[in-house]
Amino acid sequence: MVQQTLGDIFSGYVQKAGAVFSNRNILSHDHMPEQAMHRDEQMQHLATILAPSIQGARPSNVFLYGKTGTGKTLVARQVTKELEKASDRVVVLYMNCKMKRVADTEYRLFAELSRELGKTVPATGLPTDEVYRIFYEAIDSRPQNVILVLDEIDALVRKVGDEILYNLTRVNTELKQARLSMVGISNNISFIESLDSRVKSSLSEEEIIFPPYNANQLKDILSTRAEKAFHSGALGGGVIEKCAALAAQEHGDARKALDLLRVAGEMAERKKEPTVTSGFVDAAEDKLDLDRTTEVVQAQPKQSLAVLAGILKLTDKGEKDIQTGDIFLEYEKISAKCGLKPLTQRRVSDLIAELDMLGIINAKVISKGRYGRTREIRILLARPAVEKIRRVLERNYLV
DNA sequence: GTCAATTCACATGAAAGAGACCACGGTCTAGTG
DNA sequence: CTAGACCGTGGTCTCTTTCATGTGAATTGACGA
Repeated sequence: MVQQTLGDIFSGYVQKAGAVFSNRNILSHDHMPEQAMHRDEQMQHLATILAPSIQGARPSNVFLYGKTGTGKTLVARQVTKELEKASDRVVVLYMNCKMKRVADTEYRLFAELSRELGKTVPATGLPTDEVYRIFYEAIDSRPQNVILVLDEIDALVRKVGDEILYNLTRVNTELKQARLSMVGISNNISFIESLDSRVKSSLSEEEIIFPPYNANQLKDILSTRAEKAFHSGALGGGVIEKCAALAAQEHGDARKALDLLRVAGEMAERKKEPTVTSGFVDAAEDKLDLDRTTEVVQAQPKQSLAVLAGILKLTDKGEKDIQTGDIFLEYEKISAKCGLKPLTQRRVSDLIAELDMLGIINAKVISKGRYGRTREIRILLARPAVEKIRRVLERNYLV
């Protein structure tokens, strides 16, 4: 009986899946198209910089920057892939530093890199310099040019500090037969300025800037992908234009444009509509916002949620100018009620700062003169998002 | 009225501790021939 | 004799506490016009 219905659902889904999409994966983040559109200049630039590695010379370190979804990763991956094909002396290590549990610490980064080079390294337990040595030997085991691509390099520096980059830039002086060069990718332009000057000069021997896509370019990109992803005629008029325009408003983020298009398609499919209309794009935009916040909130540890619950409670009371101290008092009550070990104010202050970073709340440091210095905290989100958060908190018995 | 000193309520930094996790090597134990 | 269980040691990682220092404008109080 149940199996029957489940079967129906699935088979219905299989049929429906063909209704709008012909290949949904084309629109996903990890899909790498063969051609990066409107990025020829950057590709050529990067290729010329890295080309000497084919002849065994060490290419300059390069720093790529531009906002999210401007094709940095795509260009870097494509160029390095071709490079690897062109010469067997070139080895490319790609590392996304934002991936949790991969590059949180110096140890993990080197362990992961060594693994990529075919060494086995335990997840913990070894002294850090031991891992460093393993990595070093792995590189120097044969004459080769190792190109290390560090994506989201700012995340790495934030967690580990810039000493690691300094060490990496200096590796060459100790290598006997191999060469190491780095490609740093960051979407934070001011990041490079915050680095130690020694690191700064050696890391950004060359720089390539990725300007945001404009609405027309986004439209091209979307059209090309949509052609393969959707059935012909499944997209209503103006849908692509709308996605492109919305994403262009948000610093020309191609990733966002693709998300919009994909989600709009999914929604149409679920509603069993044969065509995606621009109304679905609006709905998709709302949904993307909402999904992001709930996802972020859900991933928070319980203590952080308790702090958030305190903020929510004070907001419900209609209090304006909520301060760190108020939240701490409220938090203490909540944690006592839930049998949570209360943290110190120092820690709570950090948790508040983290919630601010995540964009869930807005915490501005203000000085109230004689009445001290504190954070003024507000909830940023629209009503539906707040309700979703409340549900997450309820599930954790915090409301 | 002007101006420097004071003061508040935290923010922010640095260092260090606790507890969890993991690898590794040594020792013990049970099973096998 | 050997494989596997078990334990202690030494290392990292994350979260947290403790202690110390910093901060910026309202307020205060001295001073001079």
